Amino acid sequence: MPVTIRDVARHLSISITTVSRALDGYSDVSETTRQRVIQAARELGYLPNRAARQLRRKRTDTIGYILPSGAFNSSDPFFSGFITGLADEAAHGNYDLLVSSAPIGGDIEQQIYQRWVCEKRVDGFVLNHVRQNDWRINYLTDEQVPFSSLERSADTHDYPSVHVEYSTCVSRLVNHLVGQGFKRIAFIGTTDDLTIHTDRYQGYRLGLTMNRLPFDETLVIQSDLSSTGGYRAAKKLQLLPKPPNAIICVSDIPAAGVLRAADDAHLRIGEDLALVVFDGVQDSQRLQPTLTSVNQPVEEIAHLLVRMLLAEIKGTSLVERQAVIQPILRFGHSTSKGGPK
Amino acid sequence: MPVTIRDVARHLSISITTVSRALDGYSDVSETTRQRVIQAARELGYLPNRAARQLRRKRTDTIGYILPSGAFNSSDPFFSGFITGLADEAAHGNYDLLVSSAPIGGDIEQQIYQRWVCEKRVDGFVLNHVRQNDWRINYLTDEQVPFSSLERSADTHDYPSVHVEYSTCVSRLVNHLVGQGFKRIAFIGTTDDLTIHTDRYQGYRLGLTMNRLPFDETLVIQSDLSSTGGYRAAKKLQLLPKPPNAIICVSDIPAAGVLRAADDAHLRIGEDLALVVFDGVQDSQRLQPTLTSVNQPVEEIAHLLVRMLLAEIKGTSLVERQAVIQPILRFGHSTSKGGPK
DNA sequence: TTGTAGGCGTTATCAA
DNA sequence: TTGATAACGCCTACAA
Repeated sequence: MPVTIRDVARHLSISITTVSRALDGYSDVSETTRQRVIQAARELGYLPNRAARQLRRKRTDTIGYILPSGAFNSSDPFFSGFITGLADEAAHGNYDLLVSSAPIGGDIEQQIYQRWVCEKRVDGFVLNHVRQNDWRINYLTDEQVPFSSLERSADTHDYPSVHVEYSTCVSRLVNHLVGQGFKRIAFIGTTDDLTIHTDRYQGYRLGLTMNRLPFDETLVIQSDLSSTGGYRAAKKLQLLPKPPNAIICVSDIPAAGVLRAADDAHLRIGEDLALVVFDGVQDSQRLQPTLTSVNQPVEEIAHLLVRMLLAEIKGTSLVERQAVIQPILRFGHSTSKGGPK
Repeated sequence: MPVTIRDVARHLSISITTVSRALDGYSDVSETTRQRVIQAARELGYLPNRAARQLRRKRTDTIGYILPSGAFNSSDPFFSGFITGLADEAAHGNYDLLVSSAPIGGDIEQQIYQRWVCEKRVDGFVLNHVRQNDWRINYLTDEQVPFSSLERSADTHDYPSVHVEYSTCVSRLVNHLVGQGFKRIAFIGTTDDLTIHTDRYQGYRLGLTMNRLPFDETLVIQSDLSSTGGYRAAKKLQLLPKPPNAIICVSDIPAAGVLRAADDAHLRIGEDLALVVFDGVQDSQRLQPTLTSVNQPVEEIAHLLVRMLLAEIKGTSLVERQAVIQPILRFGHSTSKGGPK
């Protein structure tokens, strides 16, 4: 039998009004009464029924996040970190996190958003994987449901968002490579034209320009995300009249292929060939040779998104609604001459 | 301004009772009325307010899952797949998933469980990472809150659980190795004595016995989960008077070290040395050489746990409350003679 | 087949 | 400083 506010009131022979206000920290209740109420509530194990509270207060103290559930994601470690971050920061602000999953951009996704909005299931949403002309942006804006998003779509709405600035970071990395004597730098990307890839590629171009290095389009290869794809790309690069001595690779699985190709050609990583990867499936620092990598601070991003969303929900005015986060640059042996293999 | 059941009733000049029952599929409402109600509800975009419904029905149609948030997990792809699976199957049963995260076994974890129970926030829980003598088992049993769990603790309570049977699978794998001519098989494990590791190790021992192979304790090494750990372990094995020609390795990161050590010694993988890994950080099928691996069907496990939990919540009697799932054995080039390197 | 009315557990308004 | 009372939106006896 669940314990309600009535039980606490009866237990102390006072009214439920007083109990409610004592626990909510109102000032118009005497300190002695408050203590007795708090004490009794603890003894009886009373916590306000969430549904009743939601109904009365007209808010849920819950935020929603819908996982993109394309097959390729299901083992992407990004999401474990991301959800952990969302849940932690939400809990920190006394919010709960409601999670569902749906294929990107399909009907089901739309239904879930609409259901949660119409049912008043959540107070706001965190979005990621925003598409160009994303209907969610328009829908939530129209319905006046607060949200924050990782990366932006090509719209003019004004909403809080977090942007990971790969470009600067990658261009700095190019500086580093050049400083280590690696001046012929290749870029292995993917066929995706997500903003995130564009950004990385821009950083590459920017870095070349800043170092007055010529741009050579034969050094840019689009590969798939497999190890074989990386292997093939690396082989192709090796066959060039002037092969590169550094490779920036989109992820660590193709990088495994690059390593294999380097091995075939008896190239020493970090000596004859430098290698850089973007945040991939595994922790590149636990591999030998450790790979220099550019990582998103996933949990920090999630924290920030939640903080922005909560501010939005509470109507707190934010000075900065477009936050920019720098990726983390981790230097490993793969770009430093004189390091271990 | 949210649309409520009253708006729909007013719109059609009928009572809210009729609206409620028409939408809930009661039989005592005329078909014409029902159609009109459904039509009007769609037009107005009406969906029942979730809080009100929860309050009245005394259930939430929500299940809870608390992520273990030790630092080492945050990038573990197990959890993305697991949560996706939970969310999908919950949605399939018209349930939502509430997620929080807490360090394993701490006060915060306890508070969240208690809060969700006392607040009547969820109808039940999915547990994983159960410890021996896990307080959650006793607490939830006492409070009569339904739950299902991945793996069991050493208790005698009767609750639905899923067990992944590594032992049989690993022993079959040993058969396979022997069939391919790899008869001197080493086992690189970790220092963890989780049930899951015990299980794998048991399978190894069982496989040896079944194939009348002698057990040699110098072939069993406890390593950490880094690539260097795997490298060291492999080196140590190579220095034995009779080194192994097959290695079963706890995860794929140390396996990268094993590959490196094999390379140093000019051993060809799949020819001179067979290699098997357990589900690790990345998809071993996307690497070259593809590694033979033993994987948990993570999403399937999650689906099953949710189905079991929902049956428990609804009081549907389950025939099988202790489900057993077989891991997935994927054969790659690393255990087959004559394959590509 | 439909409508009336009470109550789920809280919070908020108002009066004492 | 406290207490009675009216919602919040929905479901469901029970009555018509």
